[in-house]
Amino acid sequence: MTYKEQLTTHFNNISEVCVPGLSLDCVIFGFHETRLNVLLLRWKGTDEWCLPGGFIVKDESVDVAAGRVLHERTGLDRLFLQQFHLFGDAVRYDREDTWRRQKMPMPFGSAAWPERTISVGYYALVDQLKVTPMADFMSDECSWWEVNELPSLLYDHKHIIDVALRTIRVQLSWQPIGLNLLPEKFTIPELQRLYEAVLGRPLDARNFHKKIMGLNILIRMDERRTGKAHKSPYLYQFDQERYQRALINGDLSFV
Amino acid sequence: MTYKEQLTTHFNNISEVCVPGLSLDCVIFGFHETRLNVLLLRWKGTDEWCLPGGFIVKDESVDVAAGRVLHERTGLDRLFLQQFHLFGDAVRYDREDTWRRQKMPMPFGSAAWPERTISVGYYALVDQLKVTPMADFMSDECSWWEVNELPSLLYDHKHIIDVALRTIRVQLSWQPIGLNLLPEKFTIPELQRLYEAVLGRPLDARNFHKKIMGLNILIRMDERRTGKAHKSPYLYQFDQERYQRALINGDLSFV
DNA sequence: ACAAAAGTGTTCTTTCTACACCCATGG
DNA sequence: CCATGGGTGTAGAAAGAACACTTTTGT
Repeated sequence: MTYKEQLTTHFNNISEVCVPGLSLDCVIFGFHETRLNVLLLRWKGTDEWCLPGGFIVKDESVDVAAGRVLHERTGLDRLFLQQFHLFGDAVRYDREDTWRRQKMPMPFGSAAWPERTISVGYYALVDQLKVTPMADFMSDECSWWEVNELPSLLYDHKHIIDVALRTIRVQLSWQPIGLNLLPEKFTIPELQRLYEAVLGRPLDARNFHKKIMGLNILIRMDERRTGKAHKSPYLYQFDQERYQRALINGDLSFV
Repeated sequence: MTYKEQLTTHFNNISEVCVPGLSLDCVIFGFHETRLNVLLLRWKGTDEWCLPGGFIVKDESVDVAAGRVLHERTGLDRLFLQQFHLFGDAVRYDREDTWRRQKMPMPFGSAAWPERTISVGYYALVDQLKVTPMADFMSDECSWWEVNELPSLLYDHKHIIDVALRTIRVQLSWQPIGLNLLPEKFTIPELQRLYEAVLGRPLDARNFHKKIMGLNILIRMDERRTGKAHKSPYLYQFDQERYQRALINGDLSFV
């Protein structure tokens, strides 16, 4: 079976078993060193990138579909995953241009499939080191890109990433969602670098320390992170139980 | 043409010209005296109520479709209208039960129309006095209901209203969206009552005055509101221009 | 021993909260 | 003239912002 036949079979199948005209796109944020990254796929045989996405099976919850897409690309389960916007403009992007850049575009031929596609955006926050990015059969490569240095993107995916970024910046001020982007054990300076990456501005170390500890959801371990030059920082863990309690009480604001 | 035939024709038409399987529901908030209200329709021949909703024409932007629905029910244009959530659970409500209560449910017969419907929620904030609620041919009545005293609702519309309410409560803390719920000229106590209705708790008059005036987006008129007993309060107007500027700068938080 | 990051407190400023009295109006 | 809601300021508490030096570690 040639690649083109494979693609056609795949989309015929989607047309049949999925909700027509509705797709979902996942903006998967990862964090490494001081950089906030997004997971992207390179469209087969091109230098064009796009967000991991998928379709919703006819009797499947949209949230479940998003979890499925995420699992397929990252191998991770039970991720922090949140719907953030429906992209429903009549003309979301220049279709001719996108098809040209894709070389082999998605072959939706079915009459049941509408001309235009509406898309739900989800964002996920993951610990980048736990992820082995996996390309699908429509892409040659799956990798992390710094949010400030994105490659050429297909569709309206640049716009979708912008909206997702704006969303997590606001969210970060209300709840410490950033904790999902770090490994189980982390240091305060690592957490601070994460906040700085998401918010896009430097923070004062002393004030940061006070505020984040004031939330009462971090526990200091006896261990320290060694191996690097300089003073070794303490490791902390996230207190899931207290976090849940604080979420309900609503006292997790961080500005 | 009997009502049943009319209904069938209508839904045949929708199946043909609209995006299949996707609907939209509008939570239209109005404010009057001290009460925050929602506009509801009474399903023809029943005592069951539901949100005004509609479908998206195949080449229509979802935002435009929401504006259209809103215009049809309220006669208003250029409303404050915002998408807030996609309701995409595989089972959103007990269908058998809803059909029974509806007596004559929406007759989607077409093969192109999926079994389950996904719905986008929009909320609108309107000046209740500018609105003449209009029922459509599927409903006997269109009227305002206090958010704390809702009647029996069809589908998952109670849940949709709850999510909308939670959303505007959060939004209100970040931008003075409440101004859309009042007439052009209003008094500070009226505005305070609106905030109290949305937030669901009393506010201190002096602190409220300070904070709201601190935003620098209200202009005091020379007129006062007379006609009622007691001291006549000043009228204020909303400074659109400064509001736009403040929105961009992000200094409109109100907690 | 040196360079570089970690850790830690205090002061000042701003914002938030609580609280009470006189005034104007229509009835 | 009375009842009722409108209008206004201040003091104390809490939270936010600015700021510098010592400690630790690997090289």
